[in-house]
Amino acid sequence: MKYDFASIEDKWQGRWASEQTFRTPNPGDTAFNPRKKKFYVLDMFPYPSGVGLHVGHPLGYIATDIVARYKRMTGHNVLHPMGYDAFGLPAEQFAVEHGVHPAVTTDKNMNNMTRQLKRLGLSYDWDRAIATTDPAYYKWTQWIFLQLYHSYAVDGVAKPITELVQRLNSEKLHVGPNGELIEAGPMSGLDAIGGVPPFTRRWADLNHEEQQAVLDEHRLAFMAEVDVNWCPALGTVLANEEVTNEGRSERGNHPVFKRPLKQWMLRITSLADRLVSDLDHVAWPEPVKLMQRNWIGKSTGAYVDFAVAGGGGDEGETIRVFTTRPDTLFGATYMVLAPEHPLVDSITVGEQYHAVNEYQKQTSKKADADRAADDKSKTGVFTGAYAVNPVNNEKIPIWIADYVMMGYGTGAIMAVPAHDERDHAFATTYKLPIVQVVSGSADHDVQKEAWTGKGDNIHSTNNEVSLNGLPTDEAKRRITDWLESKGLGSTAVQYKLRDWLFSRQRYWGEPFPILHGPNGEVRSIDEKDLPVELPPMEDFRPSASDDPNAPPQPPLSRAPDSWKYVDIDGVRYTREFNTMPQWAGSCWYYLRFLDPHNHERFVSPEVERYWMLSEKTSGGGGHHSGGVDLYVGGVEHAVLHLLYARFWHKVLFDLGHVSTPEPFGRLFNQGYIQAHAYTDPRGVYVNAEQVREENGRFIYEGQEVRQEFGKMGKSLKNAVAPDDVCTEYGCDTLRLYEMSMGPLDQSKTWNTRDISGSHRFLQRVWRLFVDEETNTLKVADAGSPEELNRMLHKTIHRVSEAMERMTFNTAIAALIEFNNELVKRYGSDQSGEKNLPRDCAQTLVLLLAPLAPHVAEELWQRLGHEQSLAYEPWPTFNPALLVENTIEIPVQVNGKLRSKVTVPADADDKTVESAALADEKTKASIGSATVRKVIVVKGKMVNIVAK
RNA sequence: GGCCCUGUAGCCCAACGGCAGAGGCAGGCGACUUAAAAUCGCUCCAGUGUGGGUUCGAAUCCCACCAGGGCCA
Repeated sequence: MKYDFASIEDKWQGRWASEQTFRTPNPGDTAFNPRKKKFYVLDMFPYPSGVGLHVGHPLGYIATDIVARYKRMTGHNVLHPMGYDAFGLPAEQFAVEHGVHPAVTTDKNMNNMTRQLKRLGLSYDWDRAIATTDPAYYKWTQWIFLQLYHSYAVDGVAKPITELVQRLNSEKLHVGPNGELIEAGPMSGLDAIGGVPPFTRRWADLNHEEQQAVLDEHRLAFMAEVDVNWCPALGTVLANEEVTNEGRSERGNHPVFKRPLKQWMLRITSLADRLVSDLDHVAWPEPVKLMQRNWIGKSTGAYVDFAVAGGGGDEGETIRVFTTRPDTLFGATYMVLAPEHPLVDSITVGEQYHAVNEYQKQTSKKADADRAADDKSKTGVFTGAYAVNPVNNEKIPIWIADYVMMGYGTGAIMAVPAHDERDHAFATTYKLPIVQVVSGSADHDVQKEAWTGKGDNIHSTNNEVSLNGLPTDEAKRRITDWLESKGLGSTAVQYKLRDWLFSRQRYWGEPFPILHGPNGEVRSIDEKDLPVELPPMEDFRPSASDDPNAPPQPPLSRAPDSWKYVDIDGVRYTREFNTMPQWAGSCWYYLRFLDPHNHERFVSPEVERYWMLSEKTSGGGGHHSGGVDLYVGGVEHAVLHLLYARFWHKVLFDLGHVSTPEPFGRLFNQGYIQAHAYTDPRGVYVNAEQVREENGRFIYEGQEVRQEFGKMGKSLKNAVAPDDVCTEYGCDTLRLYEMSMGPLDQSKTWNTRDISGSHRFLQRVWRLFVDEETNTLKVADAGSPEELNRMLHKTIHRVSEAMERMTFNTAIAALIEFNNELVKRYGSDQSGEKNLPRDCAQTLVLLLAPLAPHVAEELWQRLGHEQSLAYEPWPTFNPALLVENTIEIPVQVNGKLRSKVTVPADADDKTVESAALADEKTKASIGSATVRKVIVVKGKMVNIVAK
């Protein structure tokens, strides 16, 4: 019988399913073995696309499956689940375009994808499969939202909001004029004067609405009026990533407008500092950590208050700026406000009013990205007003310019053209003075170009403080201290990270567990009333409009009244009509996998502790913050998904719901599979499958096409479906081929032609074991010769090491090599004799099992085993067999290879040295030169330095 | 413009400061075959993108440049 991969793969996929081979018991289950170590290996949550998988998608899934199978064989309890991130715009858009309800299409897509994944023989515990669209799942997404809603942050740590109420009630805190919290106690002098300072109120003196307003100001989930990307044609707000540089929607190319809308926000900025510092404790690729740090964009600097002197507004007005370079304060020659800055209207003098107004209008049409671009020329308008530089009392003009944005810092800057490139460009355009206050290199002229590096301060002195001669870091400290002592400023930390816009005007997402009262008050749904289910709706489309000023009408606003209105104690509440963004469901799915059928909690604490807590979680330093042991996915999720999930996780951690500070202990980014693509003379992509190569030219339907190269996918028409490869070669071959293409973290090229190499290897293994004529096993119950035994142990060593390092390409090479040796010794035997040594045969099968599990199971069974090999112990090697008795050692003369000598493996340096010096070829190479030094690297080589 | 990753045989890739070659593809020759496919055996092929540096010794570490890919502006 030939290697019949189709029936073998069918048979074993059937057995794994019927015997529940990969069902993973939890702590508390009868089958659970608490003596085993745990290993949680996870793939990034896929979105079930309508077009199905191409061979690029399973690359990471195959890798994690190999790790999962290897870890089972090395005695771990392995958690390896899969599920679907099924809410979101693509599903909804697909549904709209096909006129089918998204629930129907996502269901269909999930079924198809499950079928495709099962066909690859992936050892998921399918009993744990989840979908974010299942009410039993999103019940807990809503529950976590309520945790955020009922929390606030103190010093970057989330706490229940009830604790805030307690502190306010017990008068440890008071409320400031703008709703801010003011610490009571000796420091504030509150008690000393026996009362509350002006503008500061006791909690008890506030009425109910005022109290709620104060709490809402501090909740981690809150509503705020913010500028959003409003796309009337799609009837929804869009994330920045969904808007093109031209200010149009990526889908459909509709115009997008900046518009203030009341939205749900999550206060991710309040945990920003820990989101940066805890990156030190996770084993992630450095580039990903860097991208997160850049995205959060922590910068340390100072606030400085500038008094307004003359202009349209009141005297005594101050403008607060944020600067990372307070050391350059003496060089501030003008000031710039963002055009949206609230003080612009009041300070602008009459004759400038029209110009300022025009400029504000123009700015509102620009995208932030455009405004921030360095290469664009700077524009701005003078307000006619002046400010006073607090360090030297000089009057400096106040301008507005679109390169300053309201969203960052305070929306106002002090401009130091001598030491900031953008200020320099602006100053040059408008002929504003450029004053150098930090010494640059000798030949540097700040009139021509800004000096942004460090240096010693110059021209920086007033009657009370001098920075002259101080290096930059010291100058920063000195001036900030002075500002603080004068009440003119303070040290400050700013983040580029903004709070997370968390609502969407769409149907296909999680409803908020929120009610709105008749007077605008917000009320959360009781936990016992969760989930708030999506109402079934015939017309789920967003309401589109051509009018940019039309109010947003989320689809849920058209839901039946029975869903829209809720009566509680005689009051009629209206449900929140927005839904959550797609990120919500993927923020915590890795926790639900731990305990997917739990109806009482989102995850049982005992189960969570077992799977998430790593041995070294509590050990100081290093890379062990616990969490998922191996998380594999594309680098495209480096920032958003991983940042959002870390934020949710930290809040759950602070509130005591999970036991680790980080969700993902180790992250691995797999590379992409790229493929050749072809364009016709018009530049249109043609179906790559039908392109033929003739004499170095590429022909499609008779005409020559151009070969290009890119990420595999629909748009380049170069996708290859895994189903086709499975049909032709089997999934064991596909798995082997994808893993032998190269290192997992690098991008590589798909080449259908190369698949046959992997397939031939499996055929050779098969023929080594099974006589194709008689269908009998060719294995002998005899030991292997010593030389072969050494190779066997070396192979175990090589494959084991490759498994640990996830360099599966080299594991496969080692197995091919070993198999080639076995074929050479025993394969060509035509007599049908049984002579393949059993230990070699069994070990080869076990080593191959994680990579090509179906053929391995089949051969294991033919070797006489009744049980699946999934939990067989991984082969071990004898280190003594890895070293040879005698070894050949290369001899270098002055670093160049000249000869080789054979010595006993355990020879000491002296022996090796004299053997090398005695060698004829070595002598000839040295010639008449004097030997100065001999370097012996034990077991590796000899280098003779001669002159 | 800044940062990150990658450049090894015709192609995909090994080599963790110590003999440049593990494996695969393609090519060539041969065996088997009426023939072909499949299979088996043998075989050809580079001095590591370029230029410096560190070192007894560099594909490997450092610097600059070039090319390709990515992230951020």
